Amino acid sequence: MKTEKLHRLIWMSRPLMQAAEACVEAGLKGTGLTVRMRAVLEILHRYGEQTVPDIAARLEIKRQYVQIMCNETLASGFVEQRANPRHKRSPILALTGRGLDLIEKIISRELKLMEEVGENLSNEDISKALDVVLAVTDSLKKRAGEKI
Amino acid sequence: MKTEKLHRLIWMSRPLMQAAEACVEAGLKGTGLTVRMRAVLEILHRYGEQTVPDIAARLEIKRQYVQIMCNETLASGFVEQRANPRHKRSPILALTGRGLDLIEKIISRELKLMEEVGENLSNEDISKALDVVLAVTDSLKKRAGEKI
DNA sequence: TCAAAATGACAAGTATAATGTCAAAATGAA
DNA sequence: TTCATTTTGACATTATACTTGTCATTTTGA
Repeated sequence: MKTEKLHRLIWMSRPLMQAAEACVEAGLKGTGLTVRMRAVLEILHRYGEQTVPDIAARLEIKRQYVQIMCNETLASGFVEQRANPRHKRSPILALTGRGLDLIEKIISRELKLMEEVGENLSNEDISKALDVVLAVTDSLKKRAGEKI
Repeated sequence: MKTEKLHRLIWMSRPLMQAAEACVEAGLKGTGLTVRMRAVLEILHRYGEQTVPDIAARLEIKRQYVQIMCNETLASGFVEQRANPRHKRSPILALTGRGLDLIEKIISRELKLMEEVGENLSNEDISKALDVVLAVTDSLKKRAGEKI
């Protein structure tokens, strides 16, 4: 029974993710941003200006794809290149004024959504759920790594 | 703070899903099955023999793609077609003996993994976590639907 | 100094779908 | 029974979100 619930919890990750992504996508309508452009803006907002390989490391996806995401984002004008004193070939990406305004608006809208979603849930329950999910993810990661 | 934890919980869905899928994939090595073929076998095992459109409805993905999945699975010999008295054009798919053996072996292996992963977690915690995740998913689904 | 690593750019491939269309078959209402 | 509608399999196209591989340049670090 414990096992069965754990199984259900784990496989709820897909519908949960899909629902969350649908919400993000819905919140992007009219902004001119795509989901992946938003991801770039969010990283720059949360962790500060940085290079493409830095962003790739944060997102844990290959730099070649992040390069594409970042090039698109650059083209949008919400992000700009700045000279990188540490590496001539790898400019630093930074939010422009418009980019900062936009991502802050988007994030605050998303946080408001979080508040609404959490309305009927206690802090304690959310906290416990997060702990469980973290532990399960960690455990699965280890076991997948072993087997492959 | 509650909001922030909820945010983290929601976005753990991606790494959780990826870790779970990696485990499933690792467990399929040497069986000749792909992840999507396994999905077909699992549905047939859990809900019994049924047609392609039925499977598509269960998986909540378009029948055209499920058709491809099923055709692959048919080619593998783990599933076979049976005449459908209710619809001449739409045969019923059923597990073959080999298919049944294989999916049962895979499921039992995966359940054992569930037990290991749940070792250090209480029934109650898992139960609560599942409730929270179900509630959050439901809430997000509603809100995404409204906005789009 | 020089081999190794990092980076941007580009090409190709893979997995997981959605969408559109067609023809044959099945269904259901008049 | 008929006939419009729906269902189904098959096939084609497109999209998204990646990975992998390669190349030339640049940077680094021993």
